[in-house]
Amino acid sequence: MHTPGTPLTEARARFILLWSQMGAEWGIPRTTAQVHALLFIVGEAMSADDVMAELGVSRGSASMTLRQLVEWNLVHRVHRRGERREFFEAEQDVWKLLQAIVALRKRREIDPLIQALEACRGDVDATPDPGGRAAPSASIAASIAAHNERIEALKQVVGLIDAIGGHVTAGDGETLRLAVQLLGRAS
Amino acid sequence: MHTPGTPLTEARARFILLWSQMGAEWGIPRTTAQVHALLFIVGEAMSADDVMAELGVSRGSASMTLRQLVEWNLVHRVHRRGERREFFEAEQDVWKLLQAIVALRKRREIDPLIQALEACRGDVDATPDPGGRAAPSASIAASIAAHNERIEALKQVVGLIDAIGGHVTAGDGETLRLAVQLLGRAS
DNA sequence: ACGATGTTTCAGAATCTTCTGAAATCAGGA
DNA sequence: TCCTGATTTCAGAAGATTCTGAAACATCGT
Repeated sequence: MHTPGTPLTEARARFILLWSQMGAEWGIPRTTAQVHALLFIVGEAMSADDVMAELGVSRGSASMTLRQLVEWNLVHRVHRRGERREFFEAEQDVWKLLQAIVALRKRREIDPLIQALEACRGDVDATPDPGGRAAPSASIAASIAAHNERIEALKQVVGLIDAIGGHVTAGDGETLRLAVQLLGRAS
Repeated sequence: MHTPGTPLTEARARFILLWSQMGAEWGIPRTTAQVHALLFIVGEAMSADDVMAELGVSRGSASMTLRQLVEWNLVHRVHRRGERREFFEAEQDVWKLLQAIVALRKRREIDPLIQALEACRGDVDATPDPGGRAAPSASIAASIAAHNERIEALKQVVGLIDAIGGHVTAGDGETLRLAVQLLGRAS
């Protein structure tokens, strides 16, 4: 028989569970998502020990996870006067939250992807033809051209996503909402 | 000494590797991403056996993976007359590709998330107070209100993402590119 | 300098995900 | 109907990721 807790506690638990499930779909470790959810929904600064106790995770996990969340700008370190240990507080402005996430993924995934796509082109001049026989086959050249076009097209799409990410990162919430309205009108 | 292969083959291999790495970051199984990359970059229909041979994966993997890619609309089944076995061909229009991916994630992650966030609200009326003592504490009510505001704010952000996804899914490539220009101007 | 308190690290354990391969299933063709 | 070749399924193996816990490391106050 596990204690039901207050309605608020239960609502928090539901949210933490939901957020960790979402995180899983996004490749974010369960504990990381749980810790962020907890800090966000509680809304006030907690110590590492509080987090450990609340979620039942190990000290190591809590430490690693908090460090990462701080690194990602989703959580801020807070010092309390008269307290020696550190406290952690989740960013409460959901627009900043979105921006932090978008900026992170753009920087870590999109930008390098565009870079790497360059290296996936096939070089038409570097024909193999080890025998030295002429006519390196027009069809091979055509294949390489088609290949490069595909890479190019992909790069454009990724570039577009990058641009959207850039705008999200740049503006504030109000601007973004407005932009979406425009987007709707353009369709 | 492994054979170097033609420049085209090598460029393809680079792309397949890149795409599978990207997939990993997005929570897509390595094999799935590899198969899609292969079909996309080769540009023509292949049989399951071709895929197996080309990537060195098991029959089971190839089957499961192709089924999934077809389900996601990233790959189409192709029947050739006089051939009994099926062939598979990747969608070559990169805009359709983007739309398929966005539609998938919107349907499977964003929409349910919005739904689930509703259930994370705390009900102010359902105060615990098992002793029946009056004054269910104004501070508890305030906490619940704050909780609900946080949930609400999150819902708005997720709703915005949903809206963007909806527009991407709806329009064509040209429209989208235009919209991003507008977005840039609005910032 | 030392002890007390709080934090980080990391090797191995636990867990979860993905892949394999062979057997079951299915779909024509004779 | 039976045979043949293609496809699907799924239990267990292989592999990758994440978590734990205890030891090492800081930092501060005395």
